[in-house]
Amino acid sequence: MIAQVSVDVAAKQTDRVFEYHIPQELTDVAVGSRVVVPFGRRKVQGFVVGISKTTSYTGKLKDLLVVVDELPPLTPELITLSKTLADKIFAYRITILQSMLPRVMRANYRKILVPITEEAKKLKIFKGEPLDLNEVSNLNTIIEIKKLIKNNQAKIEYLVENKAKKKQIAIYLLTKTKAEYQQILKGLRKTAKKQQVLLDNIVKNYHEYPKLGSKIVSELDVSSSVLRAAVKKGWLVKKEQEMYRDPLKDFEPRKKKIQIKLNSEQTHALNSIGKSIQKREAKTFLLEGITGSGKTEVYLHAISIALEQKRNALMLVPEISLTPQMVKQVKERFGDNVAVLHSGLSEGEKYDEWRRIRRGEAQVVVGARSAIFAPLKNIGLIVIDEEHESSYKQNDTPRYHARDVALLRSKFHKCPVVLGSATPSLASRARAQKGRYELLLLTKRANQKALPKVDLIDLKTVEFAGAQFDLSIPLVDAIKEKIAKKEQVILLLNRRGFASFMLCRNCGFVLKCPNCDISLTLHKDTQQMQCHYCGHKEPIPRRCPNCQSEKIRFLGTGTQKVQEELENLLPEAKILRMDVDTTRRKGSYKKILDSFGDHQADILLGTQMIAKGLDFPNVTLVGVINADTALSLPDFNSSEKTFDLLTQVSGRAGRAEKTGRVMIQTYNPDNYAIKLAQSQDYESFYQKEMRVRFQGNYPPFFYTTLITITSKNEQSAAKEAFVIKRKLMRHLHAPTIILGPTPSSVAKIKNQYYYQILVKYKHEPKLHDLLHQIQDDAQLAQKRGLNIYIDNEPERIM
DNA sequence: AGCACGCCGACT
DNA sequence: GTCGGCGTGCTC
Repeated sequence: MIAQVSVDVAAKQTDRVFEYHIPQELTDVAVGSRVVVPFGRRKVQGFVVGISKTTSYTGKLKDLLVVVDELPPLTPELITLSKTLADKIFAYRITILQSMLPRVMRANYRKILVPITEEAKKLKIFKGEPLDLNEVSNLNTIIEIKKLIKNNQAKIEYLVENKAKKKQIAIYLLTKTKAEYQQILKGLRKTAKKQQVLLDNIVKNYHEYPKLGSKIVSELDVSSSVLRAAVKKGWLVKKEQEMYRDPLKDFEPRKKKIQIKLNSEQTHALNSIGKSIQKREAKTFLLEGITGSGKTEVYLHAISIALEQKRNALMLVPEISLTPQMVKQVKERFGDNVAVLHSGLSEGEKYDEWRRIRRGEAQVVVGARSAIFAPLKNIGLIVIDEEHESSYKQNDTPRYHARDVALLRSKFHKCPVVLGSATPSLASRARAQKGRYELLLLTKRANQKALPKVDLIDLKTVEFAGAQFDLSIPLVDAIKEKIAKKEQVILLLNRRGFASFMLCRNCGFVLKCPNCDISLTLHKDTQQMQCHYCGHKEPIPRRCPNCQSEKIRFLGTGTQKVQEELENLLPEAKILRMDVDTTRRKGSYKKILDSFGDHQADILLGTQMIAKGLDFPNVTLVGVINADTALSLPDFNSSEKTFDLLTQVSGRAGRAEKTGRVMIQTYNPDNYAIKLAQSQDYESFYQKEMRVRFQGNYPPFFYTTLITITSKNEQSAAKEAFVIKRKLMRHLHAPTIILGPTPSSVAKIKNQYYYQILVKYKHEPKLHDLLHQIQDDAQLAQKRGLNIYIDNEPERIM
């Protein structure tokens, strides 16, 4: 038998199958197996994407070397999906196969030098072990190695290693009868106090064994050496048992059957989805419901229906660690049947959760973007919550959109997809309008609460509190009032750091990152100027680096500065700041939210990570410090992003009995995105924005593809971009629009210059092949230091 | 992507 | 005559 293998070499020339003979002893290999194969002189990991009896290859086939896992990690469905998706998004198939699995399953490659002769084994460089060639840099050693190889005294070996470690726990089993242990206890030396404790416990609690090693150690206060001694003497037997790391052990699943009654709208939505599950339809629903209308409750009921049908359910949420509350709800409803996958877990935890899914031990999977590849079988329902979120699109290769993958999987499993949002993406909403998706509306707030009152504060005319121009008097007064009433406040500012740039008032110099075309941000906590693109850091200047003048100012505002201002203006208030800088450590996110939930602070000040999904009943005021930051971006969807963000963050106010209030500070109070966010009028926004998109020839009226060309040399990037543009122009015709090439809005990042071309088209059958050609050429261009990226339906085109 | 092969100039 | 620089081509 012959295996078709996709090898772990991400390059255009190797982006195809290589065939291998399956040796007799590896008959357990199947489509989806992870294997190690000889590839040229090396060994590489690969995935079996097909098995056949014959081959058209005329050369001699090599044998598969190893089948890595007992159970093939990928299902045939996912293998097929990898091919479809690779073609669609211009990625290598192997890149997609790799991203379907937890990172720890990626191979580790090593090259070692193994001594052959006895004489060589004694050499200093080996120290009794093979030499790791990746760690050799010394010139003399390299010369010595070459000599050894030439004289046949040593050889190079290629290793493929598995990084994944299964967590093992030790269990201790008894070997004797109770009476025998009593005998041993009697004969024990008087000084062996701890052994006595252990034996005592065995005799008294005989039935409690076998027992966890860690439990024995903690309960009896003995050290592990006592256990080791006991094993040595034959009293106990140690057994290693594989254990799953449980990321949710902190949650106590109540598993109470809290059947929340659905209102008529919810019931109608649920019935439609339920019918579709039962009829096994690959149908897409757009569940559009205002904040607080109980979308989650509909999801959970729908998942129950899928489970009743003995089918499984997949639910995506935007970067799950952001919504621990959501995970908790699902976990409470479905208990141990739930597996979670998101970036907040350690690599090991992710691997364990993934294995539970693969083995069929979880019926419900909740996760962020990459969870769309969960190896779940027999899917009866896919839910994508907050479907408009841009985080569902991966920003680097493979540039897939989880929504597109969901639609592919739904076709395979013949199950419905539910896209839920208060502010659907224009693309999805337009499809619903056309009838390609079924629109389900939830217009009533489930708790019958009125929507919060939203005020716009015009920063052009308002007076500011304090010396800085960040916090207006009305906003500060409102905060004071809420704090006096022991209520809580959430403040949103979409910029971290203290001041976003340094300006010299003498010569106009702005301090920029040496590697990127962006100004450096002042960070007060670390006392450094930082680049938010590449992480470059340098000391805060005292004089202008250009003209040595001392008249330098730090302008623009960030979360750190606003925190300082708040501390000055409201010395009695306790403030928690939440941004990338304060949440870098694992678990710090949850810690901040928990302490805010316990009312250990009055104000939660943060970047957009606080806008989503948080549910704090005591929050009655939400303040947006500057609504214009996103609007000023030169992107076709910046209005949509602004509207979404403002609507989302407004929804954080007044979640329980207390009525909420929202205050939005802006320099553009007449902008339609901001005005319509104030009235929380999605429908009008949709109509208005569709007209804008129509006039600008933007999605959803046009499809878009973005080609980005980068190089360390600005001229060669620009030149290559023009070559590509000419190529496109030769083959594509109106109404297709080719924009650019233009330098990106941040023209240089990490010393790479960025040029881009945007193709907008309605129907362009040649484009797909043309882009694949461009991708082929990119392989050659790479040798000249050029990188070319193709992004199908980009989320950002700056 | 690696790795080898092969061609060419530079050095023992 | 041998070493090592880089361009070219292949990997079942």
